[in-house]
Amino acid sequence: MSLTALPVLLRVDLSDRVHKRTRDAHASEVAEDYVEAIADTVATAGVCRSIDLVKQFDVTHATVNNTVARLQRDGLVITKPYQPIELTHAGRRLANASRKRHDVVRAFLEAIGVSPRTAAIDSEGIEHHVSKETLRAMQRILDDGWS
Amino acid sequence: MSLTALPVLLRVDLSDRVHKRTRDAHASEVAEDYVEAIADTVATAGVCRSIDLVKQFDVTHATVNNTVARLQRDGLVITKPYQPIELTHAGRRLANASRKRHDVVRAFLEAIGVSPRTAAIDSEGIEHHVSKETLRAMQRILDDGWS
DNA sequence: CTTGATAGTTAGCACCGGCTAACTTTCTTA
DNA sequence: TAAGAAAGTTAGCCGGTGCTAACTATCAAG
Repeated sequence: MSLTALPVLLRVDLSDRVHKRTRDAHASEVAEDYVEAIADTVATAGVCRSIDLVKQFDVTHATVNNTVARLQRDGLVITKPYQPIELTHAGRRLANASRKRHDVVRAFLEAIGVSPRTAAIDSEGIEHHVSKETLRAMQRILDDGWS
Repeated sequence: MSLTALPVLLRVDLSDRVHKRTRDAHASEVAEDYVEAIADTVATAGVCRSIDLVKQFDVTHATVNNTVARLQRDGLVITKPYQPIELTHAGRRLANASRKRHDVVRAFLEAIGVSPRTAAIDSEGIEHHVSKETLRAMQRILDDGWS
């Protein structure tokens, strides 16, 4: 475990309460997945409703409700009963950063010969653990080739 | 989330109960980290005791106790009160596979220019999400270069 | 306008993986 | 060998992320 397990984007925020590591790490990954999905849905469908997340994550309404409530508590989304889910500034920032990392990782995996399907699957899990440095290394290779 | 989040080595075992995904996925990652650490400790120190895991993961004795109890319940380790922790066959298999993936991922990250320190950190998080196909792609590049 | 389907909420449960506190066992060493 | 330190256990707590079941709200059709 160690700091290792913390999704990179949130490491700084959590650095002052080093314990509760895994719990927080896992929570952060879920948060990143959710804001990313919310941003995507808003981009493609105009708004994001619970049902969209139910479908994307294949969990129940109740679970989405719980999770979204936590996101709201943590200042990442705003939502009122029976209303669409909107991202806050912080939520949008997190979503953009996650999306970017996700895209770089997926493109990189494809660049090293992984099939698009597998690249899509693996990149979802991997993205949460890629540091700035590793992301730069991947980006460099995407830009410049293996030179 | 989706199947994506499942550590690759255990995906098959879980495929018949597709729900409880994230919970199981997270549990599996912890299991992999523990059996890997146990195997390492046995290799270097002869036996593995709780205290070794306490130090490696920086958690309390109580937490190690709980986790090891789950590993025993799941058939990965055997341990009796006040006795060292031993891996079962299944535990050893999982540890070996995890170790191998971990090593390939770390070596690969270094090969693309990531510093050893960062490669060590990132590979710990990433390894759980690397499929056979992606692992092969990394291995191929380690063997053959970028050709 | 009512009715039924779809969407959302709430309450209550379970498991995981953290923790502290209090205890017991084992080891070391004076 | 007795005492103190180190290691291990147990009980009980919390939060996160799942679930089901039962309820309420909203929306589309007829």
